[in-house]
Amino acid sequence: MLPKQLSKSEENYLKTIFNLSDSGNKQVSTNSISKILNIEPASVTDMIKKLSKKKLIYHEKYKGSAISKKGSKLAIQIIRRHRLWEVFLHDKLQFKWNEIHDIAEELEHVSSEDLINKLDKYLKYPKIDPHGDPIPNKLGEIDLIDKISITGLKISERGIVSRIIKEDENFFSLLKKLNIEIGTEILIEDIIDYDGSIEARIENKSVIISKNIAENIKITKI
Amino acid sequence: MLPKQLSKSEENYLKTIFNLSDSGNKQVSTNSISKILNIEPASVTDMIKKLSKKKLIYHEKYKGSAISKKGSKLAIQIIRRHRLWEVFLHDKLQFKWNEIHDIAEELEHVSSEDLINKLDKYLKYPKIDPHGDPIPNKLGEIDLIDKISITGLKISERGIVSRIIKEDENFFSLLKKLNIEIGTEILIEDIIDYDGSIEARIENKSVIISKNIAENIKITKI
DNA sequence: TAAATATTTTAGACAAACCTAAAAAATATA
DNA sequence: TATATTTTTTAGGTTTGTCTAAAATATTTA
Repeated sequence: MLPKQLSKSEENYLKTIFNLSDSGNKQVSTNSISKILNIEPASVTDMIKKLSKKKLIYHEKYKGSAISKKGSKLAIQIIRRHRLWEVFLHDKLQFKWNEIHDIAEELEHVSSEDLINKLDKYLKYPKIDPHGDPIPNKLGEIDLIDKISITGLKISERGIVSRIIKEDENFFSLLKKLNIEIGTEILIEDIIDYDGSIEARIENKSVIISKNIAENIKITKI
Repeated sequence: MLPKQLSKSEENYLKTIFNLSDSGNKQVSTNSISKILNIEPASVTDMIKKLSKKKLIYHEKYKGSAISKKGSKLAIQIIRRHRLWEVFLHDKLQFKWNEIHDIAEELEHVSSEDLINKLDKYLKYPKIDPHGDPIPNKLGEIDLIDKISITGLKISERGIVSRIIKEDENFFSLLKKLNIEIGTEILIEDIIDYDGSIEARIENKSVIISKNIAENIKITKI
């Protein structure tokens, strides 16, 4: 029988579980899903049951959820759609890189495969989206460019920002204040023992970046 | 207060009522809406109540519905989105003109105004969509190119197909069989008294077109 | 114009996707 | 390890948008 289309909600849960599970490698807690989606844990439990019944995830009561192979495949296709639309919005429609996420969040649920493949072709099969995230191809294969974070650099080392992991407005506006975007060069001037904050030179100005933020910014060492 | 976003369903009803009402000029029956949307009349009544309460339509029990000014404005914006996406799908992604409707039907509900205006700009502010239908501008203004139908031609007159009104797969495949698309030249050879059918010459072949179909194909006289 | 037929509305039900409050289980802490 | 805290689930409720069956109204036709 046909793998009946998922609802927008189901797609959002699946994508979230896939992401939280580190591409399918970890168990995911109900609470963590609840926090990302801004939906009460009780409701998350409901949807977990639903996705379990469809064999898109495995769930053990009170323990957590793991995504299945079938679930991963679908999640990757949703991520593919999201990232391709982001390329379109950024490269063709000239949206700023921090404006594209929310719109792509809507567009990703328009599920014509034909549409996505034609869009892919039109965009010339891009490998990464404007945040530096890799775009799965038609078959769901992803170029794993496993970059290090800013926290992976030592004092006096340099890197070029290649990928921004978090996607929320607050994070983006912070990055804007710090003058950080894809391609920005960063020099580590000091690492503060107390809490792991990093003092870095960006466009000739010294800034302090908290450890948490630094972990969410991937770079290429130079 | 903000004119709270309409749901996908509400948008579909509003668009349907606008279209059936001949751009706001006629009353629309509950049954006609039911038929277009493939939703039971009882459910249509429910939604009519909802849209009435929001003052998007006026409704008189057992009489019918008329779209309000506010409703028209919204409907026109939905139609604008639909037609701009159709241009994108056809001109940029190379979809055939009969494949674009269903996908545009989904895309039209992604309601970022910024997105639509940037798309409009990217497409160079097109005036008509691939079916020949006029595209409302940002302000909701529509170039009224009120063309005549095939039925408006007399024997031995000629026209160029400029607009296809119906948008369903059956109609499209029929047109394909008849070799009719935007730009096709048609010569009226005979009009059959019995039922108003039209015998026409298209690409050097004579075909019979029923009155009903002929009414849904607009042309420019030549 | 009265009866038959159509259309439209009301009433009551259901699934999807959420919610709150309370119970159950797991985990942390004293 | 017993108790307190946190996490997860269950139970029951709500809204949205649909349905079917039956009642009310309008229209057609005999």
